[in-house]
Amino acid sequence: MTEAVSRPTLEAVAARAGVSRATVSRVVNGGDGVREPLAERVRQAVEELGYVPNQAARSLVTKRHDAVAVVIAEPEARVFADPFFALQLRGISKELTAHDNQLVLLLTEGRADHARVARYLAGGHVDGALVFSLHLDDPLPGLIRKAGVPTVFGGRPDWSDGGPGPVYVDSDNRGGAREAVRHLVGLGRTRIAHITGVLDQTSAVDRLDGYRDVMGDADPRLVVESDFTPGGGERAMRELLDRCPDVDAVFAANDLTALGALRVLREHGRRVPDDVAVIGFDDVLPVAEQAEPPLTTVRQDIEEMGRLMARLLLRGRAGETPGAALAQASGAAPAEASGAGVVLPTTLIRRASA
Amino acid sequence: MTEAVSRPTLEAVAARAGVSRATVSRVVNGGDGVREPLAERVRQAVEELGYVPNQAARSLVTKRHDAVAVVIAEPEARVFADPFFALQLRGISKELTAHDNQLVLLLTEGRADHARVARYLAGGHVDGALVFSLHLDDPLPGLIRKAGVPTVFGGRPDWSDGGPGPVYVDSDNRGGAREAVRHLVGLGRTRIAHITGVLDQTSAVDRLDGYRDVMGDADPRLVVESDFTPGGGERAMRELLDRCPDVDAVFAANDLTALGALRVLREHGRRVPDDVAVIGFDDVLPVAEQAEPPLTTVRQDIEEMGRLMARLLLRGRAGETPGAALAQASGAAPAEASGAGVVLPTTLIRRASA
DNA sequence: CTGAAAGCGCTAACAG
DNA sequence: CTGTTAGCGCTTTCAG
Repeated sequence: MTEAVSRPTLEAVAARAGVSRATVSRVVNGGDGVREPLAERVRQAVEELGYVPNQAARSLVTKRHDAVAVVIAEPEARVFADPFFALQLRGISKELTAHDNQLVLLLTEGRADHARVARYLAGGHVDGALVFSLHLDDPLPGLIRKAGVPTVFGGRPDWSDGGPGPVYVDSDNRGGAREAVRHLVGLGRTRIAHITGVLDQTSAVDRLDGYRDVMGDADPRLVVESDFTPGGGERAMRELLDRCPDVDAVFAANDLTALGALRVLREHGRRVPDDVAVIGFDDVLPVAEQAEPPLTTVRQDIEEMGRLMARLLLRGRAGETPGAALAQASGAAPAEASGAGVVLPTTLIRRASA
Repeated sequence: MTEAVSRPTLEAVAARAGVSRATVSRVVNGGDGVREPLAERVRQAVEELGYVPNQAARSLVTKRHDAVAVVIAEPEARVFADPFFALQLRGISKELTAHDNQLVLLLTEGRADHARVARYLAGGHVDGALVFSLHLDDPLPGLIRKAGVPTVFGGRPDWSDGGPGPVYVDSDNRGGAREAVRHLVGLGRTRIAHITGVLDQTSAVDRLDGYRDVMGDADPRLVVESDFTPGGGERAMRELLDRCPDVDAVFAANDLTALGALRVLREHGRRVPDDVAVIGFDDVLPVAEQAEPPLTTVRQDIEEMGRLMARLLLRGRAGETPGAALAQASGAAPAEASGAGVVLPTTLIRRASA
C-alpha cells in the first residue's frame, strides 16, 4: 500500500513554462484564447511534470463536480440476484465516462441509510443523482427533492405533486405485457395466468395492467401476486396449479419468476410449452437463455435505459429540456415521451417456452 | 430537475451562533475543545441553517477525500452475468459507509479505459483504490502503482515485484477445490473431471491446482479448459463426454459453468448425481439453489471479501498494518494471512448434485 | 492575448 | 478555550 505523493500544481507548470497560472489554466481547460507558441510550451510542461488538476480546488471555485450519484434503494437482496442492476450501471457508466463524469455509488440498506443519502446529496458533492428502485411509500424521493439536486429516476415514480413531473426513464411495461399476453392468445391459449411482481413498484403494476388490458374479463383466480424472485415464482405457480389446474399459459412478471414457475411445472409433470406456455420479462440473458426450455420473454434494453438516464441528467444540467436530450438520444427510439418521462419500447423475444 | 441552490457556509453558521468560523469548524468535526454552552449554540445554528460542510473546500486543505475508488476491469460481459460482482460491491459499500467514505465506481471496457482510470487515480481524487478482476498480462496494476494510490486487490494478483507484495483479499481457491474433489472421491467416484475457468486469472489456476493436488495422477484428458460461463460449461462438458464417456464426476470452476455442464448432461440422458456427480464453486444462491438438481458447491463469502478489502484499505490508510486490520476483522476467520494477502476460508455446501 | 489579483469554503497553526 | 490569520490549488474578472 503505497503512500500518496504530492502532485505538481498549476503554479509549478506555470513556472516551468514561463507563463502565468492563468495561462496554464486556460490551456488545460480547452486552450482557447492562448496563442500557439505558448500553448504548446504549456502542454509540454504539463506532460513533463505529469500534471493533473486538483479537482477539489477546481470544484471549490466552479461549483461543479463532474460527478453524479447513483442511488440504489433496494432493501431486499433482489438487486443482487438479478443482473438487471449491473447492466443498468454499465450503461450509466459508459455515458458518464464519455462526458468525463464520475459515478458515485450510494447503496442503501433500508430506511436507516436514507438520511445519510439525503445529507450527501444535499451537501452538494455531486451535480446530479440517478435514483432507482423506488417503492410506493418510499420517503427517499421527498428527501431528494428537498436536497435540491437535479435528479432522474429509473422507472416511473408513483407519486406526483403539484410541480412539474419528475424526470424518469422507463420501459413500456404495459405495452410489453400486452404483447406477451396477445402472443399467448395467438397461440390459442385461453386459461392465461399472470404471476405479478411486487405490487408496490410501478413496473409490476404496469405489467399487471397490460395483462388486464388483454384479459380483462378473465378468471381473477388466474392472477397471483408474487415478488420477482424464483422462490416467489415457485410458490405462485404452486398456488396457480392448485386453484386452476386447467391453466395453459403463464405470463410471469420477470424472468426470475418464470424460472421458478418452470421448475414447478416440471415437478408437476406439465410440459412447457405443450401443456403450459410460459413468458417472462426482462430478457436477462444468462437467465432466459439458460432456462429449461429457453424462455420466450419481453426484452427491455436495460443498458440503454441506464445510458439514457445519464444522458438526460447531463443534458438537463446544461439547461436543455429532457425532450431535447431525448431527441439526441441515439440507439433505441423511445416509444413515448410524455411530460418529463421517457419510455423505451420493448420487444418480444421468441424462444422455446411459448 | 430542480436547480441546485447555494448552501450556507461556515461563515453563516458562525455569524448566526455569534462565534468564529474556527469554533464552528471544531464543533462540526468532533466538537472537542469547545465548551458546552457554545457548542450547543453552534449545533443549533447548524441545524437551523441546514448547514452541510463543503467537501471540496475541506479536501483542499486536508488532502483527504473520504472517498475510495472501486475499479472493475472486466472487458468481458461476465461480471454482468454473475451476481458475484454485486455482492462484492455490497460488502464494500457497507464497510465504506460505516466509515463515512464514498464509493466511486470506475468500470472499464477494455484497455482504452486504462489511461483514464490511471489518470483519475493519479489525480488524487480518492484516498485509495479497490481493484478487481485482474488478468495475467493486465497493464492496469502497473499504472496504478505508478499512480501512487494505496490499493487493495480483490483476488491474488499474479505478478510480484521486488517491493513488498501487493495487499489483497482472496478465497482459499486451492483448498476449496481440494475439498470438493475429495468429496467426490469419498463418493466413490474415480473418473473425476475438472472444467477450468479462464486460466489467466489466479482463481482459475488455483482451483486447477487444488484439483491436481488430489487427482495428480489422473487422466489428463479429464481436464478441459473453459471460461466461467454457462456456454463455456456446455462446450466443455460436450468435449468431456466425447473424450471420456466414462466420466462419473465433474468439478466445475464456478456455478455458472456447472450450470452449463448440468444442461448438457441432461441432454445426454446422464442422471445427476447418479451417473455423474457435479460440484460448482461460489455458491451464488440464485444459480446454485435454482439449478436442476440444486448444486453442491464450494461456498466463498463474497460479501465478506468485499467488506474486508475496504477494511484493509481504510485501516492501512490509518497507518496500521494489514495484519492489524485483519486481527480486527470480525466474522469469517481468515484461513491464512501470509505477507500482505488475506485468504478467506471456503466451505463445501452439500445439495443434491453430488 | 496574457498577467495580476481576488477569492471559493474550509482547516490548522498560532496567539491571546 | 476561542478567535485571528494564513493559505490549500484553482478559475475568473479585470487591467494592460
